[in-house]
Amino acid sequence: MSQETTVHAKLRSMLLDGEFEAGTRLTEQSVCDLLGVSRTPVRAALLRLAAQNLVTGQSNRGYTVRGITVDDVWNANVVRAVLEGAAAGIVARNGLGAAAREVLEQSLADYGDLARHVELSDSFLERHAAANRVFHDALVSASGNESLTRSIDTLAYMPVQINRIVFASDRDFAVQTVQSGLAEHHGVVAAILSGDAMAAEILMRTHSQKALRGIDHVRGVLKLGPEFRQMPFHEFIGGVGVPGATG
Amino acid sequence: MSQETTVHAKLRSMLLDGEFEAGTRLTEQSVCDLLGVSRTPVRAALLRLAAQNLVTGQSNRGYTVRGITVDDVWNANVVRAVLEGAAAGIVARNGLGAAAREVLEQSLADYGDLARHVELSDSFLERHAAANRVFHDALVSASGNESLTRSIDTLAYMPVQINRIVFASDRDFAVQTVQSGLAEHHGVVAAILSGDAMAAEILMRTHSQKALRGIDHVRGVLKLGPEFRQMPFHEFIGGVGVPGATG
DNA sequence: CTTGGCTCATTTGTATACAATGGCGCGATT
DNA sequence: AATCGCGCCATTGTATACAAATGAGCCAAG
Repeated sequence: MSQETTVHAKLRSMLLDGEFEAGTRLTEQSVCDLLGVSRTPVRAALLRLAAQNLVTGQSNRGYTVRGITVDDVWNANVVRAVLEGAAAGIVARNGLGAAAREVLEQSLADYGDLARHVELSDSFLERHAAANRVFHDALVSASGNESLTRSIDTLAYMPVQINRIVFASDRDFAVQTVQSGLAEHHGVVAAILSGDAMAAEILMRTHSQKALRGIDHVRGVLKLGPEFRQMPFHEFIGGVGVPGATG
Repeated sequence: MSQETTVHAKLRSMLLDGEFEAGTRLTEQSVCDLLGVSRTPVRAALLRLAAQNLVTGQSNRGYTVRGITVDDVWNANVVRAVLEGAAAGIVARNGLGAAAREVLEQSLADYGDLARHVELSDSFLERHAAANRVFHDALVSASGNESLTRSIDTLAYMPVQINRIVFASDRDFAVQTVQSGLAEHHGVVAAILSGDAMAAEILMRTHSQKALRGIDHVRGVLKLGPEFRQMPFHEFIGGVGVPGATG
């Protein structure tokens, strides 16, 4: 792994974990000292982080950390839902290739197996996230629209695996979420196969928006008022005590 | 202007103008020789270009130029239309702030003035593009969703000002496009003010997709078959002889 | 003749020295 | 006392030397 990759990954997780106060200035040199590398890879990493909007860079005056609020994550997920919905619509319109269909059906099968035995073990959560990701990725890439694919990938810097948090906070909610998730996946595929683009888009958008409902559910568990949207995301996550949940 | 900015801008326009064959390898050193700067700014510029998908970079093996096809531009505009539609829907749902409303109405007025006296002069095309951009930008930023704003901005590296080409190729089409464009802008604003999110989204998406219709119109003018989608974009543009139309 | 590995050239990855830029504080002047 | 301007300092921007990695070509062995 190159130094630049290491620096980027490390800074990213530190930023998402809230290890820097929002507004803290990050000079290139300070990052060098912190991580023990030279300025060149640090510079490249900061450029990428700025492109992902995790830090803001002003010309000649370095970078400042941009705190991630719940609202930021919410907004990113709104956009993701819109884009994934559009992907489903495109696929329904253009038809589903044999290879993509294979992948989707396999992921439906895997997801179905999971839905029959919901647990809250780490291994289950891992497999669930994987199966879910396979479905979403397959759908998006089946659209054959590279701008779409890249736009969604760019959003992925934001923590989107809300499910782990939701699951850990409420078992009943978890069971219900997995099972309705399965049903929704099936519904999207059915709409695509029948060539109903509008249904596919709406169903997929609604499904993707579940992450938002998950956030709102956590808000309920934590008994927070509407001001929770302005909270630093890492505090919000910390409230339900799920280590590593920001991945 | 910093060297990095210069290098980026220069390479970008060269890439869009098709001055490099698709697949050409771009080593850092070759770009240095070409533009007479050292590797550091070149490196940064190539990173940005890779993020924008104008070149593809494989680890340790440099970059190769990725030809921009009509399809690429088409796909980028599909995504843009989806996102702008979503923005309109969000604004309709959340309401329009006084400041944003001001900007939108001013842009409607400006656009209305233009629509009454369509010409094909450079100055007119410039003012038309500006008024149009003001409307679209104001709408997107009124959504208050920064992920959305940034996603759209990221797409903007793709040539989206198809209008200039369309206009130059067919005066009647130009007049009709400007006037229906004005009507569509009004329709979107009306839907937003009445709080009809679905109408706002559909109207705005449909409106944004006009760029696609513009591309298709040019295809007709050039009497190209369906294979035109795989054409290098700069050749396609070159066909109607509009210098500087890729901006 | 084919295939395996080894060497070497090419090219990126990293470190560091130096230049330029912009902000901030201090002092002088009104 | 307030303001304007100047100079210093912090920090990024740039150049370049050196290290590391990857792929190609060659040679030898089977």
